[in-house]
This record gives sequence, C-alpha cells and structure tokens, in this order.
Amino acid sequence: MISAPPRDSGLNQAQWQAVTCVDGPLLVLAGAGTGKTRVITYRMAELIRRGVAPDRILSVTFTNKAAREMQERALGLLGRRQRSRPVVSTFHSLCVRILRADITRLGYPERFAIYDRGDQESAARRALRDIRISDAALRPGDLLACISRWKMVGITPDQAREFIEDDRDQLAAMAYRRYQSQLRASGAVDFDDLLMLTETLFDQHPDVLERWQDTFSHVQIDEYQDTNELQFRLIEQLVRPHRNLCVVGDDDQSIYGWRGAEIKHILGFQQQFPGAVIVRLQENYRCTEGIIQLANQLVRHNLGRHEKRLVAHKEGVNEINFRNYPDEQAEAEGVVRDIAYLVRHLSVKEDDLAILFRTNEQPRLFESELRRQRLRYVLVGGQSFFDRREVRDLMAYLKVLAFPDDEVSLLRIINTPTRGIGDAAVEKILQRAVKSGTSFWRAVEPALVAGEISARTASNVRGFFEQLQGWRERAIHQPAQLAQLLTDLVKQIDYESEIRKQYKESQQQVSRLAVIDECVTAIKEYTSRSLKPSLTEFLEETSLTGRDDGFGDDDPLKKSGIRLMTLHSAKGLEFPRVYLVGLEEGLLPHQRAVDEGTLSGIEEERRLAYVGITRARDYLTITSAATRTKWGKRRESVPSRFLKEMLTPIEDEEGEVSTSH
DNA sequence: AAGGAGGGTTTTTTT
DNA sequence: AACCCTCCTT
Repeated sequence: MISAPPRDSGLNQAQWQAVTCVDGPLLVLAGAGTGKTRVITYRMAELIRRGVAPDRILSVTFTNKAAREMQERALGLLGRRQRSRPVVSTFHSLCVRILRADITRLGYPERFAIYDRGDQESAARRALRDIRISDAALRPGDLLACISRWKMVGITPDQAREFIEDDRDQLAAMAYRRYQSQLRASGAVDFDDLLMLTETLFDQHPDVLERWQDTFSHVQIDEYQDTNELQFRLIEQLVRPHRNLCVVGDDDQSIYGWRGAEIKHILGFQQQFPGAVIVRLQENYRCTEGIIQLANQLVRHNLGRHEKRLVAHKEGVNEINFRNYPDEQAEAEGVVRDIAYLVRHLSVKEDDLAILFRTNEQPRLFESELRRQRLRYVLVGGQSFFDRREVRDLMAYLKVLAFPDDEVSLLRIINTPTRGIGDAAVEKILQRAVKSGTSFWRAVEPALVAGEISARTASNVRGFFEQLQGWRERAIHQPAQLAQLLTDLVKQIDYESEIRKQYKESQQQVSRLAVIDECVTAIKEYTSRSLKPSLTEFLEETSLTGRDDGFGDDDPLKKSGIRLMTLHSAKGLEFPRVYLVGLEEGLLPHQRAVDEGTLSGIEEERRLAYVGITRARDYLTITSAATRTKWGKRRESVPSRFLKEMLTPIEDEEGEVSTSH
C-alpha cells in the first residue's frame, strides 16, 4: 500500500517509500548520489505532517556541519515559523546534551571540559610518565589508540584487564587507569567519554534513559555505515520502546573502520531489528554514466557487501582521464595547469573543482602551485585552525578560566610565556597537591614552607593566580565582552613578545600574530551570534566543531575556491570536476593497510577510492606519480592496484561480462 | 630558570 | 623538513 510520490516533490518511487515508511525499523540502503539527504529531510516533513511534534524527531548526522545543513534544509521545507524544531545533531553533541543535565550524578562537575586530541595527548603523556614506562615500550599515540579502541566498545579501565592480548595492552591497561583518573580529576572528558559516560548514565540511572526515550518518538541516523559499537548501543536503547528507527547508509562508503565503525551494523540490521523494512536507493542522479561504471566495477571487488547496482541517470562522454606523472611535483604542476586552463579559458568556476587525496601531507605541493598560479583555493580540514600552537595556548587560557580544575590546560600555560615558574617547581607543587589531595594552588604554600620551592617562585605563582582570578571574574560577569577580555589578556601576558622570541623570521611572526586576531574574531563572532553567550558554551562549541570549516573563514571570499581535502572529509560532498590524486600503492591503498595484511584493511581503502570517484558529477581525473619522495628519499611508485581493478571488467554471476569500455 | 644546540622521530584517515 | 625532547650553558 504505497502511494505514488507527489509530483512536486520530485521524488522517485523508492525514495517516496523511504519517506512514507515512518513506523518501525527501516533500513535505507542508499548508494552514492541517490538523494539520501533529500529523503531524510522529506521524512522529517512527512512525520510532522502526520502530527508528530517536530522536537520529538531526532536526526543524527556524522558532522556538525552536516547537522547545520540538514537543519537548514528541513526548515526550508517546513517553513521557519514552526513552534518547535526537529533536533538535528551528531552523536557527540547529543551526548553532551544528555550529560549536561545529569553528569553530576556520575561524580563529574556540572561544567566539564571536553579534551580534544591535543589535550588527550598531554594527558596520555603524563599518565605514562607517572608509571615510568619507557618511551619505546608505549608511546602516547599508541596508548591513545589502545584506550580509544577500548572505549569505543565501552570497556572501562576495570574491564580492560580481561581484554589484554599482549605486553603492550598490559601497559596500556595500567596507563588507561591513570589517564582516566587524570581526566576525572581535571573534571574533563574526551570524545570517547562523551559516548561512554552517556551509556554509564543510562545504565546506572534508568530514569534518565526513560526520560530520553520519552523525548524522541522517531529517530533517524545518517551515514549509518560509520556507526560504532557504542553509538549503536545508545541508539538501540533510545528507540527500544517504539523501534521507530530509520537508518540511512551505504556499506560501500564505510571508511571509518579505524574509528570503530562496524560494517556489521548495517549488514545485520534486519537481525538486530527483526521486521525491518529495507528500501534500496539505486538511481544515481549525481554522476555521469562512465563514472558510475568505473565506481561499480571497482567496488565489486569487495566481498561482504549488500549487493546493489547503481544506475546512472546522466549521460556523458570522455569525462574520465588517467594521468601518470614522473614525480609528485610534476603531478601537482600538471593538475594545477589543467585547472588554471579550465578557470581562465573555459570559465569554469573555482567552486566546481576539487582535488582529493589520501593523506594530509599531499596537499602541500598543490597549494604552492595554486598560489603560484594565483588561483583561489580552500584547504578543508587538515591541520585545523585549532591545532596551531598559538590557538592552543590561548584556548588553554580560556579553559583554565572556565574550568578551574582543568590541569592539562593549566600546565600548558603556567609558564607560557615564561613567568619564572619552572618545571621543577611545578613538579614539586603537583606532588604536594596529589599527596594532600588538594588543588595545585593550595599546595603552593606548603611547598614553600617545606623549602621545595623558592620564595621568588611562590610569589610568581601567587601573582599568576591573582591574574587568573581577575580574568575569571570578567569572564563570568561580562560574558558578552569575551573578545575584549581575550584582547586584554593577550596584552597583559605580552604574548606578542613571546611569538617574536619564538620565531625569528618576520614573515612567520606576521602570520603567527594574525592568529591572535583570528581568535578574537572567532569569539566576537560567537558572542554576537549566541543568545546567551558564556565562556563554557564557546569552548564546548569549539571543541565539538573545531575541525568543521566555518571558523576563521567567515570571510566570504575565502569560502569560494578550489576545494582541497582528504577523501575522508569529502564524504557526503559532490563536485562537477574532481581530481583524485596519488593513486599509488602505499598511498591508496595506504601502506599501513597493506602492511596489516588483512582483507578488511584493503577493502576499506577500496571503499575510500570508491568514495573519491563518486564525488565527481561530470568530470573525473585520476592521477599518479611514477616516483615519490619520502623521508627525503626518492622512491619508485607502483600504480595502485585499484586502477587495474576499475578498468578490468569482471564476470557477473551469470558468467557474463558486466561492463565494457 | 631560560634559552639554545643537537639529536631523534615522524605520517593515515577525525568526531 | 618540521617538530619535539633532552641536554648543556649561562
């Protein structure tokens, strides 16, 4: 009993079925470019049309940027004059919302700091130092990988010992405990904690779970193929009473296995939710026929996938090019020359072009070529604004103001710029604080009395504390003036001199100093946008959306340009012309995946290539270099196995040749 | 405690 | 080649 799609919706039969099937579990297997975002937004509208209150509909997206865009689209469809709005959020933002109300029940402060990757690394480093593990045995990065692996399936430090497989895990389990108590003592959580603590909260306080179960009557998840174990469990709990769950995804685009994404969730949806309806969207409106064929042919080499065949709706000829260059420099020059020609002589818009690559070291050469040709470009993701040292310093100052317990941030800035509080003194004070169970600040006087630090140092620490208190007052009482506070703070600590000292070259100095202004601008932008600005909200926002663009580039000029991004960041996007570069063994598939020697590792790389190809609407250029310089040494580069795969037709089950060219 | 020199390490992808 | 850590000198 499926009605025909209304004419003005422009939806096809399958899409319409997915839109109108609103009760019970539904799996939408949506290939690339089949209009799944449209389906999700129309589905929200349909639910509301059927009388569901907008704010009882929860849609989960993969990035905050995607959430913003979907919210926009939905409002465009529904009209902005709704009394309430559908909730569109990432898993992490949703968990923050859940935790904010009840995290005190788990012994955390009401206002908790969210540690980003850099903070995590500092905390990991300290945990390792505390138990005196030699650097070679376990590095901070390895530790974080282990911890994250555990956390993503909800394993606590206590449970970790049961999952130890080798000596390294043994060490990691010890360090995990330290790391976790360090975070707890700092009143801080990391990204994985957001999910894990939410589950703990639901387990220990069923009333909280019930409240959230009652809050949403319908839940939809986009990019379901990238859902990890913990995320799955949370959602499963949330929808348990009504099972009104719609998940949308494409197993061929699962590219986050390394982050715990379990392809089994999308493959086994019907087992987990018996009675689930499956709708397949296979009509591709994005790419030309040749591009679809190429993508299909490549991805058919993967085992363990839902069989589906994308059907192209667009025709096109000669839209695919393969190029091999002598080295990576020539590759960059060649691609950019090509682009320059298109832009200058064929009036192709810069926004219509994208260069996609596997690793973040690749764009450098392309960037300098683009600059040389005076073409506008935007580097998406990569070393983000918030990863720069100066930004991290200033953010640490703000975090210390907002979260007095945040030890990691305090240690970062206590002597930056230098103010006569050396490592030795800090260490002594910390030891005292730990021994007597008090805060860092309260341990200063006892340390002085015990003769562990000099009177001079003690007075320096006191002075800094006074300064912090002054800023803190302002942050609390004049939340609208945060930008001015930061400006004054920077001046008071004379951060400019610090930068000039650190960087000798004037060009470096200028660009680093500009970063300060960008920080101030970011806060200004926030305070003018927020209804009720607060330092904690600003910090929360920046740590959750840090890598999304939209920061530092509020200048519309910067927003248009040739897009440079990794294949991972390109997920969900599309461009009329795509350059997929560096298709070589060791790069795509990445060396790490090759070394691993597992089939699933290579398959994920293949899906990554598949994602890259299917970003292209009309034109696709795939390039590789014959040699590549790595670690200062030139090496032969072998063309990626995927090239051969995508160009060799493979046999159908019936024994027919499926495609030809 | 601060600053500089030298040596070793590093690179997959990100909420 | 960039960054971080450690050690050395002041």
